[in-house]
Amino acid sequence: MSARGRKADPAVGERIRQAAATLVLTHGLDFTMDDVAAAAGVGRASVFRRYGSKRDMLLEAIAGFMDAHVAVPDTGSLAGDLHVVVTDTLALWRLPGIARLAKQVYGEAGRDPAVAEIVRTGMRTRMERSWVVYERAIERGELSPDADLWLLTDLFTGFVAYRGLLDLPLPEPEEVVRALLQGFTSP
Amino acid sequence: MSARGRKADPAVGERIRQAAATLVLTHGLDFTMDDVAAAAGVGRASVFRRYGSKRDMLLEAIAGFMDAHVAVPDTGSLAGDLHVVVTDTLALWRLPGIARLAKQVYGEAGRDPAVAEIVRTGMRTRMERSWVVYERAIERGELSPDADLWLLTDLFTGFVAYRGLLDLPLPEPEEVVRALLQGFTSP
DNA sequence: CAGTATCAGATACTTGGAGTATCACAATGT
DNA sequence: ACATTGTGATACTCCAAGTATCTGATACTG
Repeated sequence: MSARGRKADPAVGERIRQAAATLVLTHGLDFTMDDVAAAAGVGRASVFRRYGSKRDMLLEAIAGFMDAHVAVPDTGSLAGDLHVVVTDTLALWRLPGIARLAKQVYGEAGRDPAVAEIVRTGMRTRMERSWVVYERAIERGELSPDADLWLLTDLFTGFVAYRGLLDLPLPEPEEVVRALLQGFTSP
Repeated sequence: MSARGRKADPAVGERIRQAAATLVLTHGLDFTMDDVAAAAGVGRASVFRRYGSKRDMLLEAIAGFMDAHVAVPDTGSLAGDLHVVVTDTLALWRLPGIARLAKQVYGEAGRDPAVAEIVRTGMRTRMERSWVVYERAIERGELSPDADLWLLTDLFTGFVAYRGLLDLPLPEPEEVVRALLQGFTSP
């Protein structure tokens, strides 16, 4: 029951992965499996040997993209830290390649539960990496210990995703931070 | 140059529209044009005579769905009014049919700029219908006259869309209203 | 080494749905 | 009467995903 026969060439797999990632970035999801094989300089059959379907391939590619950097600032105040996080996120969405990718992925999440699952856990993981920001804020007394941190982060994330998805203009970071921290009622 | 020949049967067009709307609600976008013709009890050719493509048909159907009711409460306080709006929206998303539809539509918006345009203007129109709520709040001094109302509404709308799209649990209305009005900083 | 299982690449096939073309027939204008 | 256009039915083209098969390459097993 050991592995007989020719071994799968790791280089082939790697080139397919690269090609898939590149194509997703440049063409969204609108490319054929022949495109992938051609871009990877590989036989079409080899692609389907790694991935049972185009969807499987996309799932892996998308999951790969969820592993980007997350800022974990420490400016000394919640407002300052939040400003950094917000600024970073807005900057990401202003990059055309990222914006297109994000739109496509959120789009796919709307119709494919598996994609939704990937995005959901991916975003949760990303957010938890910057969790320390809020813990420090709680220690400083800027946030209530029983504040709903998921609500805080999702309000912001959802807002940006919504505006980005619909091609609505993104605001300045200061405005967002103020809204999140002070709310809208006149002081 | 006058209209010769047989006239287009308005009943046929109407049945196609109905069938399309029903199918979108029950099956998202995953149905064939034959399904539409069958559901409408109509020839397949007649469907393509009205709509040059499935996409065109969907565009019209989606635009139709954007014309749903909007609550315009007048409880006497911004918190009260906002509570009604938030509760209504959350209730909509808790209906399985609406949630599926909304996910599909937001999803399609991510890949088809025409759909994004429809959703964008549709949502803007919906929101403007309840604008009076915020005007009253400004008159009462609950909102600053130069508050960014689009930021306020989009924070909420985007949040709900984000949670809905990713199948994350929706919170209680009270929590959302408090976050929007008071913000997250400890009093 | 011989045998054989498996991968790589190429190519042809199957399948499903969108969009097109054509038919006979019905309805409405000139 | 006749031309023109809608209607339903049917058959076709086109495209991309997925499947099947073939030849040759590679690596394990005895």
